[in-house]
Amino acid sequence: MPAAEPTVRHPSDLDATHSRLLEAAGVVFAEKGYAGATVREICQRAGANIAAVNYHFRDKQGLYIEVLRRSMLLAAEEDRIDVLSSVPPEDALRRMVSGMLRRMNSSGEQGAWHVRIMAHELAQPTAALDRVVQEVIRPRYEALRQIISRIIRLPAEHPTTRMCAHSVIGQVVHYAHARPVIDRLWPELNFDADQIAGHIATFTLAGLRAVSAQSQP
Amino acid sequence: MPAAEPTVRHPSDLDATHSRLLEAAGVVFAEKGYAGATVREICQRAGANIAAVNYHFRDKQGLYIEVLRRSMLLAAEEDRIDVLSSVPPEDALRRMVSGMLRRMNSSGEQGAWHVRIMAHELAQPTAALDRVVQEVIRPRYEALRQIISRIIRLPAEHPTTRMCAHSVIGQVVHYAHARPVIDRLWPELNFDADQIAGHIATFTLAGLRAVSAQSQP
DNA sequence: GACAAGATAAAACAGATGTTTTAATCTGTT
DNA sequence: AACAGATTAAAACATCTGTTTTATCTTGTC
Repeated sequence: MPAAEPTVRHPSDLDATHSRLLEAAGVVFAEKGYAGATVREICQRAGANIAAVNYHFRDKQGLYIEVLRRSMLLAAEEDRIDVLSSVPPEDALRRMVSGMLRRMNSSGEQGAWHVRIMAHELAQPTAALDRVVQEVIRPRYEALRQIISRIIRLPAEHPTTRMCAHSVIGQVVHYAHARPVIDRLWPELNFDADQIAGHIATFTLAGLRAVSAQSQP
Repeated sequence: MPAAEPTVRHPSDLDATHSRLLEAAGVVFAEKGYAGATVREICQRAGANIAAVNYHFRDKQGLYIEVLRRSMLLAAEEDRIDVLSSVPPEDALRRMVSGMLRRMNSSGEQGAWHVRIMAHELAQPTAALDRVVQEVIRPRYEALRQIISRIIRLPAEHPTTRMCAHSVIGQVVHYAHARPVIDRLWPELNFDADQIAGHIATFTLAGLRAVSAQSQP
């Protein structure tokens, strides 16, 4: 009789079928997307039987949701959001840009797999996107807006503040999302996170000053 | 005996099966991606028989490639690239940003469908991406770099120039690619292309001046 | 009207996919 | 050792997929 809900596992059985399935599913889902991925490929890559995905997770979608949930927790663990009122907002911004860029592009050989899954979610949102936005993206969005708010001296809810936040995020995520295009347009680029982060930071800080000056002359 | 290659059609039979298939395929591919889309749904939406896609286009992939080719031509028709050495580069940049933003987000109710197809291509590139990059993206990328080059007084091939171009493109396409997330983070946003374009332009011009000053003090 | 080529329609095909069933195996407990 | 529950394995299932086949219909031409 299969368990309706997978049992809580100890850290000892990290290579158990359950965990191997999650790991393999992350790779395959990131590469092929939800529709393109097949449970057979996932199971083969995990060295598990076809029925395993149905036994450990209800079905293919159950596995996908769990993969997404784990990738969220992973991303949330990797960085601590610190608005840190003590440190100058310019430095906080620099640190945040650098962290985002490094996290999105370093781990793994061609972009972190949770970023690639996110790209699929953006192309064709599933029900899981709501949770991802609420639990991992929104807190960071609000933290960024607070930092920017202190720099340009406008409320965090002001449309200008929001557009500035989008300008920052857009610059950063572009290197992750548009990677296939960038690789074709600029093959010589050997990704240097520090260099790019530096560019985005000075570019952005100047932009913020200009927007601030325009809004309150 | 089916024609190996579809016959050249007059503008009169615009509602012929051939055209209706292309139109329906554009919508479905944009929504579901290549793997997620089914020829049955496309044919049903086009009011055509299942065998039609095989008769008019070799197979599913043939239809997809043709859809992509048309969307490229469409996008290429909509804007004329003018580096226009006569007009000040700042104005050229403003015009380019505004054009990109409008083109990506206005036509259609929730983002142009060729942008959504592009999102799928970025998430899971197919062989067709190479052509799209070469024929429609690269020319615009180079034009943008030339404009920026004149503003920051650095060669168009300089890494700094390229990163600046990425900063501009990143800001613009973010409003198209991350739309599902933005809608959830900022539901009150009623997309005003002019306002956003204005913000990106002033933000960017300030950033460019800062980068320029830093590179040649 | 007759003919031929183009276009559509209905049905069937082979293969793949997610899922289920049934039996075998492992693991810890008494 | 024996039992019970958890886990794996193999096979089969029903469905959906892209594609092909075959026949029917339309259209323009002589």
